[in-house]
Amino acid sequence: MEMMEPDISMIAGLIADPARSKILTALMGGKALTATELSLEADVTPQTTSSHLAKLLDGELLQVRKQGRHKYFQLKGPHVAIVLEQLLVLSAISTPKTTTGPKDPRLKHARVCYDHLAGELGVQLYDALASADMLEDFGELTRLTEKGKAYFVSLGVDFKQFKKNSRPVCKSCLDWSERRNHMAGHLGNWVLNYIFEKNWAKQDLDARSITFTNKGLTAFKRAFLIED
Amino acid sequence: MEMMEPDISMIAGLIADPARSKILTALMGGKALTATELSLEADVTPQTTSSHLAKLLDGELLQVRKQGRHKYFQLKGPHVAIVLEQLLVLSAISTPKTTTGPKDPRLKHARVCYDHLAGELGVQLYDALASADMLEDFGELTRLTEKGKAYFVSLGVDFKQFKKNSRPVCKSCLDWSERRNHMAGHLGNWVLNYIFEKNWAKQDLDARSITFTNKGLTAFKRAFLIED
DNA sequence: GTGATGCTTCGATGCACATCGAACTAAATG
DNA sequence: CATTTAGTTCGATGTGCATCGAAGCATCAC
Repeated sequence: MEMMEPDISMIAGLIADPARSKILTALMGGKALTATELSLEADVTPQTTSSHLAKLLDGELLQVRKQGRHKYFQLKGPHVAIVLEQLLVLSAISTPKTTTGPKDPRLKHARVCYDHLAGELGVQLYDALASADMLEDFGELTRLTEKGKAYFVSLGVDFKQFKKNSRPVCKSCLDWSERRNHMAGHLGNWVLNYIFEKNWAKQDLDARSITFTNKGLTAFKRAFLIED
Repeated sequence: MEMMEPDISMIAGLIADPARSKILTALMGGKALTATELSLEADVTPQTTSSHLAKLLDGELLQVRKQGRHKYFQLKGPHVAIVLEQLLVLSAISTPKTTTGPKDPRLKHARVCYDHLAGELGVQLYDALASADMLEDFGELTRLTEKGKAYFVSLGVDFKQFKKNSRPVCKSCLDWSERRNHMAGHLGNWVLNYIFEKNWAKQDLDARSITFTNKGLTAFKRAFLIED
């Protein structure tokens, strides 16, 4: 008679398999990937991958877009990315053996976390804005000040666009490698797009880490007041 | 050579088992429970429970305190609770069949989410403070105003105590049944303790839902400016 | 058309693990 | 001391499921 709360174990079970968790973390790069690309990431055969992808679709963790003979998979939404990121945080804490953060220095330096910038640069961005009084930071609690708002407007941000759906403008998000806040939400997404628009950096083939050009890096740091 | 990121699948695997997930959600009530109590919650024999608890301890999701011949288990920290809550949100979205929120009306009305108040009353509290200009709310983004700070100081909150460790004073937290923000963090915890201190309510036997006395409910609503 | 590529379905194999019964230790009770 | 209650360890059982080989469909390329 008493009805169940939503079943955590089903979704956790979907993430629990090593192959599937590799697929999911690969997709945290935000880019849509094809089944074969994911098969390589997961390190299993295409048949096995196909079965996994079917399960993930069925469990509403992924969405798919068909294009010719390719199928492009993506995380279904920000909620999914949030859960994965939180799991990464938890895992990083539980395994202190593994030196905090990825061995791959590129990933550690700058990477995409679903749709915004993470890694050392992401944290530096956050700190710089905070120390310039554009963000107010109380622990994990963050708010964009009037000054900050004005600054982003001057860069071309249209905040009216943001308000429409319920996503927060500038949500702080705990970074698993740095264990520090960085800027997520709508504004975080805007910054990432801005970086790519200006050609300051491009996303690597491994789909998560980002490489800045030399010029791009200095331009980025100047634009957002990051001091070395 | 390239070294792994922390392994999500291990932790997800711990949550993936139905018995273990029942144990974990039971512990989201914040109270420490004994092995046999958890055995009842999980609906498996004590032997099986013992094995599960060992795994959860090994995986750093739980911590245990021995007292006489009893063992009291609780979630190891806020990070664990956050992951569980986010998984609940995700599950609630993925299963729209299940009417949003628990069938049990008590759970839906007021419950403990690890160490703070959730459910309808939690959301009402949050909204009331927001509309009284004590909180500033931008989507999921929240800040305590000076006015709000002064108010809580007048109730006896010592904010200096809070600043010590890194936990946020007043973090907003997405509620899985209401899909709305409620007040978590240090301040959320303080409010919950305040409610129990004043004997406005007591925690039910099922360890998650809360029952207010009639007088307690009105006192609570008046104290925190909640209008009907 | 033929051939190649991307993805899926089917079936067989094998392993990991949740479960419980039975027997055990440890602590409280008297 | 003996008895009950709390929790554990061990071993046997069974099942769910990830994996891959082989074969089947599409779609593109020529």
